Amino acid sequence: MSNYRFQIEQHADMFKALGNPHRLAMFRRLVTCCTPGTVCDPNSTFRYTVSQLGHGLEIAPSTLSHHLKELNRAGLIEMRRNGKIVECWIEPAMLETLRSLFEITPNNQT
Amino acid sequence: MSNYRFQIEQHADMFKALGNPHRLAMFRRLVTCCTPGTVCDPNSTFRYTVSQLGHGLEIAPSTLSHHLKELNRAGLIEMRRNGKIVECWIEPAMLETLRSLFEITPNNQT
DNA sequence: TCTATAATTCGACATATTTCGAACTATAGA
DNA sequence: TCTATAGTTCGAAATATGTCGAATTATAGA
Repeated sequence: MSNYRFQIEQHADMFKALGNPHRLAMFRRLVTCCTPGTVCDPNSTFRYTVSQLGHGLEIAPSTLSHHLKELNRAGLIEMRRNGKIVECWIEPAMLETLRSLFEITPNNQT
Repeated sequence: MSNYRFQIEQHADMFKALGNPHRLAMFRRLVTCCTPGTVCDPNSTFRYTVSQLGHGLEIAPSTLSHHLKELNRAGLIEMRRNGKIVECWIEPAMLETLRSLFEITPNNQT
């Protein structure tokens, strides 16, 4: 079953989070298997610290923190403290869910 | 080349448009090849009129119009007047662009 | 031409978002 | 324990968004 209205609201919430240019830039940085000079593994994503994600965006640390919290709340990114820093990454399964919303399918909704 | 900042802002604008539950519901209705009782063609999308898209959403006509204008402005939907009604549909190429933003790739940005 | 239907524009208002600086917490290392 | 680094929380201010009703435009058909 899984309530259609609820699903729509949940997905809208994800897109709203991606609807800010700063947040989208950080998200896109995370949708990455490797960076120049690292070993590439196409089945997992790269990990960045909070301040690495904010690099180049010219926003205050408090704003940066607010945006990442928002991405995390929407279920778009994972975060875990590791000593002094906080690591951020993306779960590939979440990407597949998002891609599926842009696949043309027969319409069987209400 | 194609300015990275500009691209991000353009894409963020699309996601912002999808970030409203009413707009996402209408967009999803359009990401459809057929409805029950119609002939299915997986390579093109179904066309709806403005009021068909608003059906079931319980919003004023002015709000409906505002939302569709927003989706159109962001480049997510096409609209054309056909007599008394306005037809709305989606271009499949646009869907492919959006899907690609959720594919894991090597990072070569700034 | 008159009318009904479909959709848009405009102005107003309530609510949400983005951003910042200041103050705070967490951790590692000297 | 003290200090520096990394990140978060809080409150405030400016701006943007979602929504409506009333008025308007576009079209087809009687």
